[in-house]
Amino acid sequence: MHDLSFFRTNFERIAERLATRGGAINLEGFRALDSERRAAISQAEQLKALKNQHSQEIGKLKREGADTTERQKEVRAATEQIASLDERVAALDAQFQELLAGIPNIPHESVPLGRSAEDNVEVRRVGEPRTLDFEPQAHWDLGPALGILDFERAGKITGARFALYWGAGARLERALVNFFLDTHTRHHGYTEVLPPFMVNSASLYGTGQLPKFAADLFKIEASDFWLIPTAEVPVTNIYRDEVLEAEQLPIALCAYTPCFRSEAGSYGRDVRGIIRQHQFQKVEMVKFTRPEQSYDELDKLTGDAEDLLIRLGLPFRTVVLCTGDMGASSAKTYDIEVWLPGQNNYKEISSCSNFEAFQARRAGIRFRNGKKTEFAHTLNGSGLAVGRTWVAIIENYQQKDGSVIVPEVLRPYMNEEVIRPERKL
RNA sequence: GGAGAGGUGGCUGAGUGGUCGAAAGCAGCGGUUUGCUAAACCGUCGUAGGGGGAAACUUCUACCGGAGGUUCGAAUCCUCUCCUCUCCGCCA
Repeated sequence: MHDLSFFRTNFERIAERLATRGGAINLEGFRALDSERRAAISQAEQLKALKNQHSQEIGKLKREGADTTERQKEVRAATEQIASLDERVAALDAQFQELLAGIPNIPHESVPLGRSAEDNVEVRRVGEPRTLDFEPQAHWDLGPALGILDFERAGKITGARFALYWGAGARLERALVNFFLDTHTRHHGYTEVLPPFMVNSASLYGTGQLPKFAADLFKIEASDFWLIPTAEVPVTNIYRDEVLEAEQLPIALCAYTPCFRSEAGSYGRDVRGIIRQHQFQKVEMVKFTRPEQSYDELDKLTGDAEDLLIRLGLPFRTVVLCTGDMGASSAKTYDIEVWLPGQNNYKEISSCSNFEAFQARRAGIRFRNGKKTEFAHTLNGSGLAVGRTWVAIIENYQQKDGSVIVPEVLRPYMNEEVIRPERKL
């Protein structure tokens, strides 16, 4: 959500910047609708002022014992007129809000111009993919073979795009969660939170999933509760409609949650394995900062996600998304992509974004800056997607005999050095 | 699930139909005093939107959990709803 007056006064410049995102952005209608709306507001408010004035006079007259029947009739008539004007304002306002809500964030000046993922720019590459003297297997073969991953049973219990983890597979997932949270809280300065896994629609509106992306979400029937698609939603909304003190910032939080996504429209993509599931686990980092510090904090946050991969010994590269590939709310996004031998490619495992004040404005997250309150900047990033890290470990640490070496840093959490075939149950 | 109490500005908290955008206190901001700090004192101090103004500012409108309603007029009355607290029941 943009700041209205800023939008008005910087119209041309903003339109130019937004054009770099590609896609049709209806800015032509903006001005016409804006002035129409303002005229309607003005008209309604003039009438209201008159009405208020008359009501006050009636009060005065009544106390003096005068008869006010005529005047009351007049005001009553005005009330009807006001009601119809208000209706018109509301209709225009809704139209206006819809237009405004559909306008994406302005890309930061450092974001490369481009149309699609192909124009993203690699900023660094860390670690070398291991050279294997055998044909690497994909996790969807390795997992079931080891008896740690079960798609048939998950399909029976729930349906497609769900997984059942067994034995060491389940423990590996849990070990990763603990390793991530411990590293963030002990080494990266985050405070751990455990939020609700369901949120109301106001929260989803605050972070921008609603109203546009309802189709991507699961809703609980006969309620206003939705399953969270990411911890970003409950954690960012912790401070919704609050005023923070400047000294509190930056605030850095991390949270483990399952995430639920309908994956509508992704039919045929990543159908094999656990890369794209309706439910997956994730540790998310969320920051609230002052405007002038948000880009430093974005770099740190991205580094915190990368640090996990470094500690795990997983090769990755980091790309900065181009203007055409960024999410609508983001001003700048880094994607971290981990090497997957089974697919012979890098695959997104974390997405770290600075939303500047775009979410904060929607969610009313402010801080006191001297005399004034100002919108904070919000940031978030995966640290990391647990399921995809699980895949990366299984595939990168696989051995010729199908067993998987447990990375050093996970051994205290796993209590074993090698994952070998489980007894079939 | 049943019974009751309550939701007011950044915070605490008064206000039961008319001049209440809302007392008072705290915090904040500006100042006086002061060797420094603290205290004291004076002043100032809500948010959003519309109009006017280069600006300081000014004027109007809306907002006392949310949505409706009654009334010439609602923080105040009515209905629904959400949330918090207390007690009972149930439950991991």
